[in-house]
Amino acid sequence: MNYWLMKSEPDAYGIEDLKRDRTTVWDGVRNYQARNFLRSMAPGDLVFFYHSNTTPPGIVGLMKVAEANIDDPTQFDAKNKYYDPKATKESPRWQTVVVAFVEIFPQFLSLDALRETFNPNELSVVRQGNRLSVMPVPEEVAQTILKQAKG
DNA sequence: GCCAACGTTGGC
DNA sequence: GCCAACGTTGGC
Repeated sequence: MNYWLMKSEPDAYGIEDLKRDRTTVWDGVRNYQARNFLRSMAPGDLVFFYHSNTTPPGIVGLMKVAEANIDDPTQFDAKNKYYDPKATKESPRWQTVVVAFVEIFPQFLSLDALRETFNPNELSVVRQGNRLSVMPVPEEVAQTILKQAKG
């Protein structure tokens, strides 16, 4: 079982939306490094939900991989903003996961707080200028986050 | 709203 | 294959 962190802007899709929906397809990732991390996820993996582009940004909750390695349906939809004309059903380019809501943490962990605890090598979301939206979280780091987030 | 970081595109 | 131009992310 592995730990991950994924970003979303709460204005687009936040943890409250996932709580309401219970599960969602994590669609729209169009970065190869992020996609490769998505491809290596397995059912049962735990994913920290990070709110980006908000004040303040930080980790708000936890989700779990329910289904791994599915084709992102938005790549086939010509009306979708994530449509990829180079992708076909026979040779899709973008895979993702279905995630399930687990919890909203009692303690919000702001980016500032994360920076106080971790260096960029431990948790790359604290690296300045980091734009990757999907990243692995080492086991020890994940345990520390869970401890702090649960108060 | 600004701008640093950085991935992608396209001319050569 | 290089790299300038461009577009996007995301913190501030």
